[in-house]
Amino acid sequence: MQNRLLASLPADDFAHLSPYLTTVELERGRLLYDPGDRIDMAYFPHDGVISLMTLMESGAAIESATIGREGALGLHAAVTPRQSLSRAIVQTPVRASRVSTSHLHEAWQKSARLRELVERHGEALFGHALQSVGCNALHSVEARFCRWLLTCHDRISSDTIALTQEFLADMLGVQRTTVTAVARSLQEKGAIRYRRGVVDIIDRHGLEQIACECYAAIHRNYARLLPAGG
Amino acid sequence: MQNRLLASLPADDFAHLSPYLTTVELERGRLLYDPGDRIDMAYFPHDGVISLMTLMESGAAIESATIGREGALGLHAAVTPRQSLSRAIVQTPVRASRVSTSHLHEAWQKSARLRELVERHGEALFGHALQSVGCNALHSVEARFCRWLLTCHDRISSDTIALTQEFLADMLGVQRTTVTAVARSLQEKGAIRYRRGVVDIIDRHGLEQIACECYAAIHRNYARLLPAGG
DNA sequence: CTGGCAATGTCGAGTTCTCGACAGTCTCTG
DNA sequence: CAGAGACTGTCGAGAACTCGACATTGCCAG
Repeated sequence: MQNRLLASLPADDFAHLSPYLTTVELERGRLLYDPGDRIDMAYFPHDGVISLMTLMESGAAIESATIGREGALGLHAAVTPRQSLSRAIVQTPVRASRVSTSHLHEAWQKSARLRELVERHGEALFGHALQSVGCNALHSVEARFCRWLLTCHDRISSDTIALTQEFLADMLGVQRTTVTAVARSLQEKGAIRYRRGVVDIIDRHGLEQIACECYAAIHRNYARLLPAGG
Repeated sequence: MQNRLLASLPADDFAHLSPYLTTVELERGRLLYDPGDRIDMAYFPHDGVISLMTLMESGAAIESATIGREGALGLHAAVTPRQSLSRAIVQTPVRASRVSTSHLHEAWQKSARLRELVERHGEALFGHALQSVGCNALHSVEARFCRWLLTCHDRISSDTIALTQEFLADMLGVQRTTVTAVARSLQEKGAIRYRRGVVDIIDRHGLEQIACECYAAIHRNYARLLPAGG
């Protein structure tokens, strides 16, 4: 059980949920929700990253928050039925525990601890989105690139991240050519190494230097609101 | 009672809150919360606009959502004590009903209708922030300028908005010189007229044409989740 | 009614990113 | 093992915005 939220639940509270949890493996690129979709399942990732993306009419999409083992997708639907506001897409292969929102709702009614967790998680996710607003408006592509890598690195158990520049360009809301330029610059600085569809984190500390404050800010916010985990 | 949330509460539910409501007038520029501040009061605006701004270490700030008569500031603190995640600042003079979060919490415990309202409002505000993420990353300053004016226009009872270009530059996260250029362009198109510290909305429909889809998207989201009001 | 301040106008060099195009290279599949 | 498709490298013109500087104008207080 690597998901921080599930791991933090006392046994009694967890028991309300555990009979209905199923473990699923989600391949990269898998679309979980689109805006307007009814949220019928919640996912607690143990490993990997799910991106929340804001969709524009033009078809452009941009990442507004991410979900990994520190959180859950669709958790707020525990309170009341919900439509998704954004696109939720699997970014790096995810192993997750899944539960239907109806079962989740039942557990939510029974467990005060779970209710508190839902609250805090919602707040942390909101904070994540708020920080993204500022970051996208004010910070350079290079800084955002580094922030993205760090956030991803935190949520998988490897220094190697599988992703294409094209994909990353979408996440960051910029042209692929810009990503190419930034990636090379970072490689020259020795912070990463990359090849076709793969990025290796070489110098995590270096990335932290280049990344904007937003990485730390989001991190602090999660730490304040949610179980730290190990 | 022009605040949509309060107006939508049935008399019984409203009665849990009304003894503790105080009407306040908030002057422009008034700082209500900074990040980390304990939220001890909730504000239900009847008129005017409050901005939520994400603060960066550099001192730069950028608007991530706005609150007017369709919503409330600090409403989520009804559930449990909260720290503010952003700066909340009065953008145009506000008349609001204010209540302490402790009294709000008591009403929240008693009224299912209020609990639902808090939920829905949180969701709408989250949607607002998500849309802002994309808008700041992908859309032109001119489109965002128009969106801002329209959002503001919806929430006050006048075609005249008091604001300086400097202030607006902060909201949009761009240089003042850029705002000056855009303002003149819009004036030449006949959409607005402006003078020292004042913008008049001349052609609202024209502004809607220039504004990005984000205006409509946020509007739809509020309409779906919250009482429409008249 | 005047001095001071706040707000706006304007300029220009510089940077970042866009947008389209095309060539090269890796990898998977049949 | 060959072909197709996906991914990356590179180029260049142009647009958008930054950043600093300074001039001008409106407005308010004394």
